[in-house]
Amino acid sequence: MTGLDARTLAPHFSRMKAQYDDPAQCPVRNVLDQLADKWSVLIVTTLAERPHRFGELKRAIGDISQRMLTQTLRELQANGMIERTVFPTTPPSVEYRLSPLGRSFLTPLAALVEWAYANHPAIRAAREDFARAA
Amino acid sequence: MTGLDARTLAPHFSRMKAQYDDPAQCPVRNVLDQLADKWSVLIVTTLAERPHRFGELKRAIGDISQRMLTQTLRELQANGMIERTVFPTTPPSVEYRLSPLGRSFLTPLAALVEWAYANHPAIRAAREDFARAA
DNA sequence: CAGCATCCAGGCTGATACTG
DNA sequence: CAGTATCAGCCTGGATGCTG
Repeated sequence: MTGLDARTLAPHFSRMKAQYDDPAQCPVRNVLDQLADKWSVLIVTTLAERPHRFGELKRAIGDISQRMLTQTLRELQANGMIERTVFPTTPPSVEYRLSPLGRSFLTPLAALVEWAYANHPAIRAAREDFARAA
Repeated sequence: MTGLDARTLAPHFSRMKAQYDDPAQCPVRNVLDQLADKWSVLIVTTLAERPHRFGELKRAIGDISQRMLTQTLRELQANGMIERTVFPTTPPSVEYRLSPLGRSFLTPLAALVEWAYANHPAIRAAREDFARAA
C-alpha cells in the first residue's frame, strides 16, 4: 500500500545516516534545511504558479517580513532553485522564477504534500488520543 | 523529465497556501515542522531499519542529547508516527517502533532523499557559482 | 520598487544534576 | 535503563528606519 517498504528504502537511509555527522556535506540535510524553512516552501510553491516580482511575492504570501523574504530568496538563489532577473527600469523591477532545478523539486515536494493531506486526519486523531491519554 | 509539471501540482499548492495562515490546521505545515527537525528524520530513518530501545537509539544516532531524544520521541508519538511499548522488567525497558502511519511516511521521504542525492552536485555547483559572482 | 543595517525579544537546545 | 527538571547561551526572526 505504501509502494515501498523499509527494506527497499534502507540503502538510501543508510547513506543519509553515514553522512549526517558532516551536515554541510550531507545532501539530505541540505534539502531538509531548505524544507525546514516554511518561507522557502511558500516561496517555491508560489513561484510554481508563475514568476513573481518582489512586491508581488510579499503580497502573495502575506505575513512574511521583508527581511525574511529577501533572506530566503537569496538562499534559494544560492542553491540554484530560483533565478533572479533585474530589469533596469525606473523604478527598478526584479523578477524571480523557478530554475529547472527548482521545478524538478516540485515532484518530491508534491509527494510530501499529498501524503500530508491524505494522512492529516490520522495525525489529528493520533494527537487527540495522545492528549486524552496524558 | 520531472514527471509532474507545475500545472499538475497547482491544486495541491493552492490548497496548501489557502490554509497556511492557520499553521496549526495546515497539514503541510505540520509535516514540514516534523521534517524540519533533523532529529525526527534521523529517528524515523533509524527506526525504519528495526525497532530500537531508548539507549539503542541514542547510541545509533550518536550526537543527540538525551533531552532532544526524549522530546522528539514524544512528538513523533503524539503525531502517531511511532509506537512506544514499556516492558515492566527491572530495569525497565522501552521499545520504539514505527507505526503503520510512520512507515507510510517513508515513501515520500524516500522521494525527497532520492532527489537530494540526484541533485546535490547541481546544488553544490550553483553555490560555487553564486559565491564567485558575489 | 527593492532592498540593507540595526536592534532586540523569544524559543530552541545542550549541559548538568537528579529519580523510579 | 529510561527518563524528568532546571538553567544559561545562541540564534532565529520580527520591527523599524534608511537608501539607490
